Amino acid sequence: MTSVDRGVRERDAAGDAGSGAVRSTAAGSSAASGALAGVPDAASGQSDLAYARLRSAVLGLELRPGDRVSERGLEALAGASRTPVRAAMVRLEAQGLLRRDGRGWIVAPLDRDELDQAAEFREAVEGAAVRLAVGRIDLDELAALHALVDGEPGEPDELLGASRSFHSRLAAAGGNRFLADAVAAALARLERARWLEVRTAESRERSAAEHRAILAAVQAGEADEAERLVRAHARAARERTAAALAPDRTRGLHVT
Amino acid sequence: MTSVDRGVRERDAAGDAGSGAVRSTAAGSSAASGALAGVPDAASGQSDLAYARLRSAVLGLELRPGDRVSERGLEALAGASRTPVRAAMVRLEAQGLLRRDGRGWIVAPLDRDELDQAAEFREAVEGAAVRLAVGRIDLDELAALHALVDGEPGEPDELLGASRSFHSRLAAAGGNRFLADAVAAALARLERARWLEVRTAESRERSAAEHRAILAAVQAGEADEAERLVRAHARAARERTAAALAPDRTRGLHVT
DNA sequence: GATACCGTGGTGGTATACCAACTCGGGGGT
DNA sequence: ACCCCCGAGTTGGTATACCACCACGGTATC
Repeated sequence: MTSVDRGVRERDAAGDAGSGAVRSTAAGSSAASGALAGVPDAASGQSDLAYARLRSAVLGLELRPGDRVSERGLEALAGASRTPVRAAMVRLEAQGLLRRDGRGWIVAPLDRDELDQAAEFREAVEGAAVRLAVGRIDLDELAALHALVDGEPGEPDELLGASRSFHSRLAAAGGNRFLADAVAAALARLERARWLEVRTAESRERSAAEHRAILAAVQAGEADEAERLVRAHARAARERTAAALAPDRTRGLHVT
Repeated sequence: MTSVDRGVRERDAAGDAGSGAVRSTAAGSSAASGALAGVPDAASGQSDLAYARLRSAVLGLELRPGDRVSERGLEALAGASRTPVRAAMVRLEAQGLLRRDGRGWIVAPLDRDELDQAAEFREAVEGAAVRLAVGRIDLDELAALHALVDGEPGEPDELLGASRSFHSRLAAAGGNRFLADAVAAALARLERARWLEVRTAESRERSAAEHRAILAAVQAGEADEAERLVRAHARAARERTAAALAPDRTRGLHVT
């Protein structure tokens, strides 16, 4: 089961020594976090730092689905000691990115059935959110979304980020933060599987075209059409991703 | 503000003494906790016990919305020391029942706008979940739901529990655990406000009638009708609750 | 050679010690 | 009379010590 011990990265200030030490507390995410937009955030204390690093490691497949992880083994990766690491793990567990396995922890496995359910969930909540966004969205936000969909780049990871931003911001424009959070949570659940997707220029263009169509419908104030397009997009994205989860294309990743 | 210090209950084994000591691990709660009966209990470790007790205290308005709470002050109420209390608080924060206030903690305030959004969210996810339940639900579950709606009792707290069970189980019958969890989460968010609702026999009967109508539509396989009824029920429930949040009826509770 | 046993190392669970930052109130200054 | 300042107490944040439990591996026994 490839027990992950990852002594890889070392603690930032290894010496650090006794408890008190310097420890800057910091003002909080500050500039950096705002700039990163969709990304988890930089965060302030050791606890948020650990959370951000671990979340990033899980979503980026650096910690592979199904891997066993231990609190002490993650101290190095998280750059913090057990207490904040543990707090971060509890938060990640609530998001479904980590899971308890008996008394221990594992990185949440990729499970086809669960991914299907997450996609179904996404369809429902994003459809509802976008329906609300129609008529509520303001011109500034419309312009920002246009910039996102028109300028979608070619790099796979940039595409992932841009796509995530588009969907998150569009959902947030609905004005209901529960729906917006649910959309973000669903996207996070689906994100790891998308890394496996072979992103051909064709599928990239298809996705971008769907984004543009959705935005056009929102701008035109056509609620029914916008919701229909969003739901169709969610289903299409799931199908594209599902193909990448075919047994021979999982790149050595364990998929249930 | 009414800073909650609650020295009220004392830790189970006050003396306890040094670290090692006896401390039976396992059973945790042991005799003493079991004796407390009514208390949430049930859980295994100190951490789950603390979580259950604190969650119950928040949902039951024992800890009032807006109250400032401290980790050390909650040790007594939770029956555990800071570490498990803290873990429980992190979980409750993820559920929106606790909130950070500067460096400290407060019980999530009741906010009309937020309750409206939660109700809107509930409408979307429960509608979707029930739509899925139509055709998927099996006879045993149908029978169980019938037992719940037909026998709904008069006691306000029992009614609350029965209603919660009905909606949760119906949503779960849809087979999508994300939707089911979302419904449960939304209900939890709305639950505290329902305590303020003056539950007249009339509104009680109206709610029960709506439940029966929903179940009938589900049983009849009418997906559109079932979803429509569920959404209408969610809106109606929100309106009934909202009336109870009128400034003169909040029973001294702080509502934003 | 197979099997039962026991020690050892590692796991999460918990309690606690210590720290920096904050709050708030009293005392001394103007 | 007012205001400022400073100190005691409290808060969350963090690191760490210790526990019981468990999985694993070597060894001794049959």
